[in-house]
Amino acid sequence: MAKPAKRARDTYHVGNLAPQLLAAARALLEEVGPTKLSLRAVSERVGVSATAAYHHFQNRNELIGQLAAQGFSELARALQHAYNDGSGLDKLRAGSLAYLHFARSNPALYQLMFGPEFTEQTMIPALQRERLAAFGELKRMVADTLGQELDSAEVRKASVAAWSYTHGLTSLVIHGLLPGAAEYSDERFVDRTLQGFAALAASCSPPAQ
Amino acid sequence: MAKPAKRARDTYHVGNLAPQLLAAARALLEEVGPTKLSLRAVSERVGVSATAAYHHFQNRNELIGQLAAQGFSELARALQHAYNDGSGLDKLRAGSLAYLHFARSNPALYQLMFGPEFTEQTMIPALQRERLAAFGELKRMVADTLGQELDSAEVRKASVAAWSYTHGLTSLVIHGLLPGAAEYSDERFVDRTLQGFAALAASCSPPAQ
DNA sequence: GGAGCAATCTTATCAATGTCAAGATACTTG
DNA sequence: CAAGTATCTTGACATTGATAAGATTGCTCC
Repeated sequence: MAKPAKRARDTYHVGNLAPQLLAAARALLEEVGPTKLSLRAVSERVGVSATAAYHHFQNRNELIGQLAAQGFSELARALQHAYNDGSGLDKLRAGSLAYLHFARSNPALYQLMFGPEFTEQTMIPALQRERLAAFGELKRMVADTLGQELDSAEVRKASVAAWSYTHGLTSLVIHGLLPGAAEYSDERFVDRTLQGFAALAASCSPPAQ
Repeated sequence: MAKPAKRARDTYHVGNLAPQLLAAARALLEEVGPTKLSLRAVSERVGVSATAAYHHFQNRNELIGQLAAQGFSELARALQHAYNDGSGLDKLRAGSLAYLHFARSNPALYQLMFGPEFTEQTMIPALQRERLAAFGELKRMVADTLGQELDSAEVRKASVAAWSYTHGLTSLVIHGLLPGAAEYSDERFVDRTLQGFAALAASCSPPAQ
C-alpha cells in the first residue's frame, strides 16, 4: 500500500515558480489582451495562491516588465536571423518582415512592449537592457547596409527612420487600423508600404542636411 | 437674513454633466497617465458621486472612447491647418510636424488614442468615425501632394506609408524611447528622420511594383 | 541526523476600482 | 400643480493589486 501523500503536498507548490509564472502569464497575455492580465489569473493557472508571485517579483509591473523584456530579446534574435539569412539589398526588407511577423505572432506581447505601462518611474532594468539591445541590432543592420560606422550620425538617423516606419506600420496593423489587417500577408503590408515611400520620395524634397 | 439654501443644492449636482466629466477626464488623463485614469477620480474632481457618469456614458470605456475620438478630431484639424498653411514641397513635412506637435502636447491622450483599450469588441462608433476622418485628412494631403485621385492605389499605399512613419516616430518619441526625447524640438526629430529615410532610400532597392 | 534558519507558499485582510440596484431629488409637461 | 422622466446619490458587490502574519519546505551547520 502506498504511503499516504502528505496533505501539504496537495496544497503547497514547490520550486521553480518564477519561470512557470512567466510562461503562464505569457500565454494568458495573448488570450485576454495586454490590459486584462491579472496576477490572480496567472497564479490560478499555475495552481498557486494569489500572492505567491510576490516572492519572485516585486509587483505586477515587474512581472509584465520581464515579459516585455523577453519580447525584445526574441525580437532582436528574429531580426538578427532574418538579416543574416537575407541576401543583397533585400536584407532590410527581410528585417522588416521579421519584425512584423514577430508582432503579428505575439500581438498582445508587442502591445505590452510598447505600451504605456512602463514610464521612467516604472521602468525595469531588464526591460531597458533588452530594448537597447534590440535597437542595437537594428542599428547594426542599418550600419551594415549603409556601409558606415556603427555610431555615425548617418546610421543613427537612418536607424530611427527604419525603426519609426517599421514600428508605425506594425502598430497600425496590430491594432487593426488598416483595412485588411487580419487577412493580408506580412509581405503585402511591407512591400506596399515601401512602394508608398518610393512614391512619396519622388514627390517630396528631402530636408537639407 | 438670507433665506437658507436648500440642503439638497449642496450635495446635488445639476445639469451639463457629460462635458464637465469629459473635460475633467481629459485634464486628469494628462496628469496620471492613460492607464491610471479612474472614473471615481474624475467624478470627484467634478464634485459628483462615483456613479453619476453612468447616466451619461455606458461605462468607463465609452467615456475614454469619447476622449480618444475628441483627440482624433483635434488631430485632423491640426493636420488640415498645417497642410493648408504650408507651402510647396514642405507641406507634408508641415503635416508631420503638426502630428508630432499634437502628440507631444497631449502625450497621454495620444497613447489612449492608439492604446490597447479599444478592440473590435470595445470599439465606439464616435471613435471609429473620427479616426477614419483623421486618416481621410491624411489621405487628402497625400493625394494632393502626389497629384493623384483620392482613392487610387498609389495614394492608399503612400498614405499608409506616411501614417506609419509619422505614427512610429511619434510613438517612439512619446514613450521616451529615443535619446533626447524630452529636450529636442519637433523639427529636429522630423527632419533627422526624413534625412534618415533619404539615406536608406539611396542604399536600398524599392520592391518592384 | 536533527535543530535552527532562511526561503517559499498560504491564508486573511485591506484599499481602490468598475459596476449595478434602489431610492432621492430636480426638471418638464400636461 | 401633479405626475412622470431625467438626473443624481447612497449602498452594495466582485475583482484586483498589495501587505502582514502564519505555515511549510529545504538547506545548513553542528
